[in-house]
Amino acid sequence: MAEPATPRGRYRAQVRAEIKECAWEQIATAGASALSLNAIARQVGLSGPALYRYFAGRDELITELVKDAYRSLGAAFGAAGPGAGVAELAHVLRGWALDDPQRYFLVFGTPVPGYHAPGDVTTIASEIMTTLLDACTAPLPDGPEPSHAAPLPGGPAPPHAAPPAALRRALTFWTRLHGVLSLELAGHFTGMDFDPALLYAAELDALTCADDGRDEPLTHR
Amino acid sequence: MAEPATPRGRYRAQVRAEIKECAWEQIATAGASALSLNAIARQVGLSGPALYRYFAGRDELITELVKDAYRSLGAAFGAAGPGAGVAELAHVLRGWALDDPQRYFLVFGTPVPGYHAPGDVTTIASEIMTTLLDACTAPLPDGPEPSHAAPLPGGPAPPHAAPPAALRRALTFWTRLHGVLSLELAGHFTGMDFDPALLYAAELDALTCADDGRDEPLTHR
DNA sequence: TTGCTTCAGTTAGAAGCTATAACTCATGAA
DNA sequence: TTCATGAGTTATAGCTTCTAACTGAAGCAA
Repeated sequence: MAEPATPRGRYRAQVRAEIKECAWEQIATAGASALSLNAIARQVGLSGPALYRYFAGRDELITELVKDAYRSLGAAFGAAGPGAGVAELAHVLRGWALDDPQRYFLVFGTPVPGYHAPGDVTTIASEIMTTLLDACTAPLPDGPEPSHAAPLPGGPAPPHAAPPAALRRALTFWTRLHGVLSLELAGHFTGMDFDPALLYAAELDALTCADDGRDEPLTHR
Repeated sequence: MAEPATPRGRYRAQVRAEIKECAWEQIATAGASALSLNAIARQVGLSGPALYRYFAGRDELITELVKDAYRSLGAAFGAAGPGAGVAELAHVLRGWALDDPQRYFLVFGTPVPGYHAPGDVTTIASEIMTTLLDACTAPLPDGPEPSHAAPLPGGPAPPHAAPPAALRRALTFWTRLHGVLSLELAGHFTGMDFDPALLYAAELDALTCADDGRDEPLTHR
C-alpha cells in the first residue's frame, strides 16, 4: 500500500493486485487454508520466491486479503446508502456472503489460533460496526422503541459511543444473521429440505418487528 | 473401529487411541489446519510413515476426529437426561464449546471445500438433531404454544418425522446459539467489553419465553 | 552519454510436510 | 516348528514455505 507514483511503484502495485487476484481465485475454489504461494507464482508467471518481493510471506498475503474482504463488505454496506436500515444491511450482507462464501469464512470463519489481527483490520472492522450501529440507532419505522434497548451490564462504558440499546440491537443482528449464514454456507443444512433464505428472512423479521416474528410461518416472503 | 479381541487388535485400538489423543492436543493448541502427522508420530514415539498403518491418511484421521467430536457432543446431550429441555441443552452446548473451542470449530466451523462428510458423521449428526428436536417437541412449561410452530414451506415433507413447529424451533435454537458461540470463540467480541455469556443467556431467554426477550436488559441473570 | 544505485527476478538449497515403496523382524497361529 | 501376517523401519518422491546469493535491467544523476 502507499505505492509511490513512480513507474516502478505503479508496476509494483499492479503485480501486487494481480497476485491478490490469483489468491482470491484459489481461495474461492479451495479455501484459504489451501492457498499456495508457489501455485500463485506459477499462475502469475513468476517463479517461486519472487512473490516475497511483494509480500513478506503467506501470513502477510492472507492479512492483506482479509483487509480487502473487510473493505469489500464495508463498501457494500456503504453502497446501501448512508441511511440504510437493518433490513437493507441484512440483504447486502447475505448477498455479499453468497457471492463468495470462502471470503465470508475468511473474515468470520474459524480463526487461526496463533494469528492476531493487526490494528488495521480491527479499524476497518469497527467502521463496519459503526455502519451497523447507525442503522440500529435509527428508530424503528413502526411503533415505539422495542424494549431490547437495555444497556449492557458487562462493562462500565461501551467502547463505541452508541446508545447501549443500539449496541444490543446490532449485536443480536450480527449473531443471528451470522448464525444462519455460517451454517448455511458450511453446508450444515444440506439434506434437510428447507430454504435457508426463508429462515434468514424470518430472523430478519424477528429483528425488525416489535413482536418477535418467530411465530410467523416460514411461508412468508 | 471394530477391532477384534485378539492381542493385536487390542494393541491396534490402543495405539489408534493414543494417536487421536495427540491429535486432539495439537488441534487444541494450533487448530485442525495445523495438524501434522509427522509431529504426532514423533510425539507418540513412532517414526513417520508408521501412522499410515493406523490411518489411511490425514483426511481419514481428521474424519475420525470429527466423528469423535460429534459423539462427544451427543454424549453430553444424552447426559443431560432424555427429557432435557432446550435450556439444559443450550447450557450443555456452551460448556462443550468452551471446553475445547477448536473441537467446536472442527465440527461447526469453516468446512474444507473439497471434503464431503461420509455417511457415518451425518448419521451421528442427525442423532444429535433428534435430541434437539425432542426437546423442541415438548411443550413449553409456561403458557400456550408459541406461534413460531408454523411449518416450513421449503419442501413437501420434512426429512425428520418431527412436527414442523418443532423443527422450526430447533433450527432457530441452533442458528442463534451458534451465532453467539462461533463469534465469541472466534474472538470477534474481544475489545467490545460485554460478557458474551449474557448475550448467550439473553438469546436463550428469547428462545424459551413466549415474548421474544430481546427487550429484556442484559442485566438479567 | 556515462556511471551508479536500486530492485525485480532468478536458481540453489534448507527444513518441513504428506504419502508410497521396499525391506526387516517380531508376533501369533497352524 | 513352520510360516503368514503385519508393525515399524529407512529411503524416496514431490510438494510446501522461506532464505541466500546472484544476475541483469530499469531509473536516476552528473
